[in-house]
Amino acid sequence: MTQGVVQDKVSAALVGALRLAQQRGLLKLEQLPAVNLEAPKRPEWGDVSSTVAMSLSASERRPPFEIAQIIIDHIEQRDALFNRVEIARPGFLNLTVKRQLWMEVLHEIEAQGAGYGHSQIGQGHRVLVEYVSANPTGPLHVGHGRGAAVGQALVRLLKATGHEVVSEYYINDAGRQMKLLGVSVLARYMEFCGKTVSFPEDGYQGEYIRAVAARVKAENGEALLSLPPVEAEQRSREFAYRELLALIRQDLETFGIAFESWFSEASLLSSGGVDQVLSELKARDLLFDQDGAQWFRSSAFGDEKDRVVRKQEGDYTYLASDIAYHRDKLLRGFDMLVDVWGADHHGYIPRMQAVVQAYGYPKERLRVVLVQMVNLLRGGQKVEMSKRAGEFITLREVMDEVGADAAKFFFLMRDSSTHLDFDLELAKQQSQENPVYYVQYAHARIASLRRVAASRGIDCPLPSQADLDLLQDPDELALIRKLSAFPVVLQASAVELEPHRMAYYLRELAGMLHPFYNKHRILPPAPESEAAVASSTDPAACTSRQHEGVTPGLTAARLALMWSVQQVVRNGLNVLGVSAPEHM
RNA sequence: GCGCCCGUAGCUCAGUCGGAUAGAGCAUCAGCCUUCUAAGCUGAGGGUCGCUGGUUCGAUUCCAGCCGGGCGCACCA
Repeated sequence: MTQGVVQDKVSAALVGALRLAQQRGLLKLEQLPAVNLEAPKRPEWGDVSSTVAMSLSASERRPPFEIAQIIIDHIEQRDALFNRVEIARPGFLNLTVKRQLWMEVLHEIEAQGAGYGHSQIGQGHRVLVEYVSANPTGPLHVGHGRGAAVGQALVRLLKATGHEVVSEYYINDAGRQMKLLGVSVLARYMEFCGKTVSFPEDGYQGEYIRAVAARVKAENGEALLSLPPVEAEQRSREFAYRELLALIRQDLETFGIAFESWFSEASLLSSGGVDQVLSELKARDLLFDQDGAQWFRSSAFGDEKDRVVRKQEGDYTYLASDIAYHRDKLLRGFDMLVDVWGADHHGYIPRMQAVVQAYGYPKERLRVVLVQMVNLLRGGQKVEMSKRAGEFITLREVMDEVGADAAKFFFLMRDSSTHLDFDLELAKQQSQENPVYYVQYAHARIASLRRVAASRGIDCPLPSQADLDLLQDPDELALIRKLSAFPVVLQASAVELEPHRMAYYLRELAGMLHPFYNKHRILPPAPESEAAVASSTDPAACTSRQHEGVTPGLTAARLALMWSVQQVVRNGLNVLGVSAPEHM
């Protein structure tokens, strides 16, 4: 776990000081504390601070201020690392790191490149991330889109932190919903054939069902009418299933998402996997019969009540195959299962965790990421959707309107467990109000800058090729400090399974890049404008934007800094599955 | 009724081992384009962190109760 190249050094120095003080008998230190550093809110508090003295106060039974004093008295190479070391009120350790040390951040970015921010904290851990898993009974809607964006980001974040990850889509191709699909399509088919039929009460109402039925008719003519009803229904169901699953795959592909594994619920049933698992549970007395149904004793593992796995009429419930499915995941050797679910399923969590525990694993092995509803707006006005009437906005429509990148970024902007307002007008707007463009533009803007430099014959050096000593401005240092936080943000996003942290970070980084660009000249002024400035008789004309004295060396150093910012923006967008455009 | 989540600026939200004068974007208002992309930038106003207690040197953060909102409580998925 790294806190950043500079922070790691500072942290090590403080730990060293603690050890030294302990050897000299000044501190007891029953156990060496973790020295976590934070970025102080105010510049006068230095550029790194630590609360370690205050947290030691209780166990050392001394005022934090004294402990802080002891620590700073024992820092070796204090002058090599720090410009200023101060203690603030209760016992904050406020440190100002030597400017040269910060430049190592840029060297680190250069050395790691696309891997900057990545780590190996997940090494040796195998994770299965299951997401989307929408029933193949219709096109993906906006809610699925959010789940897809979150799931993909989690996969990327976990991979970037060294986890071995498999992404999987669980296809609910069995059970009641599939039956309803078949019945619905058949009913529409019969309508097309001129029959009057009463549409099934819980049938799927969407217009897409008619489209599927029309294709059934195009392929089969009226042949299904003469088949036994059960067979006609089955033919309709299988046809619709293939069509709709293909549609889902296409939508996901357009959204830029590919699964490494597709797992069929029906295959669990047909292979006898479900039967086998249930009889194993029965043998361990975790299953029992009551009221003509069969129950899983989930209450033995903290669920509020037991749950039916086989109904009175003999069919398995959804839970039955889910038990077998999660068992299968565990047997495949994953030591963490991540399930991305719609938030309306949250009541299902205790029962799945009961399943995990029934197999002898700690319930934490299953981590459920809940994805809340998306509120679609258009220019501030709510877009009404009624799933019942089959009127919902599809992911396809949203992608067609705002593009996959914007949609993804919006889906990831907020904590997934909170409701999301998604304004379609805003998402396709190409202005600062739109966070997607604001962040992507930071990347494109630097690309543009480099193109202009190249066209003028100015080299764009890497950090190691530039004289970074020339980066003396506080704004430059602030930017570098922000870049140094990237690995920490990435790790936290991955560990907490919260991609929105990365989205926020990128918004903040872009929010520093744009002002910097506006305030500081990077390339020397173009020859024409130089002439214009020289001919200006009004000195006030130049005060709003200072051209500063951009020497070739400073240009080179700033270009190297810009290169680093661009690399970090790209790495961050990449982990969210959003593209980093060169032109906009 | 029970359970889970949430309540932070006008709006949408960050703030996760408890730390300093609580942050950002949008909106509002006042400014900035002979320039490396104004797809941008500068500045201003705006807060009893739902309420009340408790723990603590210190609480937006932890605990309890209350108020308000969302969701769930199927032999549906």
